[in-house]
Amino acid sequence: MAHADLTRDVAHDGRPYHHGDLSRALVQAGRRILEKEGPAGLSLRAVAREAGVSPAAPYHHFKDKCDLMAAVASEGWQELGVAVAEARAKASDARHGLSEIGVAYVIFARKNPALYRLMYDTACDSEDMPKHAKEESSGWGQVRAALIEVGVDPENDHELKLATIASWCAAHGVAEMAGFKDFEELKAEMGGEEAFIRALLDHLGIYARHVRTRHAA
Amino acid sequence: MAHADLTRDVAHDGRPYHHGDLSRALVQAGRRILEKEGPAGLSLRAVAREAGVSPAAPYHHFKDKCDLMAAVASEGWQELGVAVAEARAKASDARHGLSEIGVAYVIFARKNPALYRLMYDTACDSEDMPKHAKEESSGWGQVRAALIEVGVDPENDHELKLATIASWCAAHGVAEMAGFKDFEELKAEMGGEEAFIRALLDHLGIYARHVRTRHAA
DNA sequence: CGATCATCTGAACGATGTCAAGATAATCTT
DNA sequence: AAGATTATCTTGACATCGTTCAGATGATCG
Repeated sequence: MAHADLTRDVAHDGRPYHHGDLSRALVQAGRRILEKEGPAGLSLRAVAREAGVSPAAPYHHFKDKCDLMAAVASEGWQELGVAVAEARAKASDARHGLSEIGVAYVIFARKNPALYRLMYDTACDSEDMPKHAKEESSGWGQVRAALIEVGVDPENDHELKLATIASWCAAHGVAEMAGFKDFEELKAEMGGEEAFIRALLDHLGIYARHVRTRHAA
Repeated sequence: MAHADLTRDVAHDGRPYHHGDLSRALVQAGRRILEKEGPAGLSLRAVAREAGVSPAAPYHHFKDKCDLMAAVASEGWQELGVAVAEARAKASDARHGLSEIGVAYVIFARKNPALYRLMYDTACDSEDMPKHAKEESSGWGQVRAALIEVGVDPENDHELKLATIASWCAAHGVAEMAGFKDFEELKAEMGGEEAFIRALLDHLGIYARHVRTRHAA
């Protein structure tokens, strides 16, 4: 049974209860449903059903439906964080590191569209950036570090902050836009979605330079 | 009564029925609720209540809840279109026209956050860009025209399309990111949200140039 | 072993999206 | 102008949802 497996590796701080570790099981069930049924099918009751417990059981681990969703989202932000870190580590130089972060971000969002949407919705509802996104180890810190490596003055906090936010805006924008079917043809022409994504992220820089150059002339 | 008013100005193609023009009334009620209660309070029944009809009445005008929401969203896209057009018209030269489009887009989204969210969600659900966004008169067409004015080769469809999409990504990213409370302090330092928005949109170009310049050196 | 406490179940409440059947009023036909 | 037709709205019902509360169940600790 799944019980045993779960009870096993959860010796973290003394919580091998009834079910084993329901809170973790619920979060996993949530992700499973999210992948299979999309955001529409993600109800508290469905999650409880999938985890094999009564509809009221989750309330002993999460105060709300939103609270559960936030937990699922949080897991998502953590995974995004490692995906980004891996991509940066693989890059050959600083400049590529920065752009690989963007690509990894967008690809993660595109591979888990429902999860990414949930992640963002949760962040918006709390009117705060997701806390996992702000930790040094994940997205925010990675971008910050990459920007410094690439030449942004670490002393100029104003500038550094703006550059980080702007990078994030670009990645988020591309992440949500890249899914539209209208672009399928264009993607095919370019040899796949990743090329499309790279071109867009790149363009978000180039195009403005183009404009400025022309204006300066 | 509101009935009479509505029945009056709806002589467009012969539909002064029972209520007057319920479909329009429902869409307006939807927007009112959206502003007042946020997206959470936007239920079919609440909309019907606000419009003064039974919960089943909307089904004679919209096949679904989603269908009604799509109608509300559609109205939003149209308004965004005129806001963008006005901004472009006011700009002194082509380059400013392009950036004013971006600013107008983001400001609209920030002034109607719930509506903008609904607009985007509806678009994502249909897996297609909203049709109103694609029409020549609105967002897409405006950006396209502005890009051509600014120097992008209209013959190079590939490039033009990419540039348009990229602009859109930037605007969307900034629109959704600018609302986080984490940035409040930074906004204040910069003298308000609009300055913050302008800086971000601008940065989305500058920063990449910065990187490229450094790399080329 | 018994008490205590966290955990889960069962049943219930109000609200929601949706549908079918019937009432009502506008439109069309003759 | 009267009857038939069609579109519009209401009523009532159903399944599902989020949430709560009283009680059952099992673990933990004395």
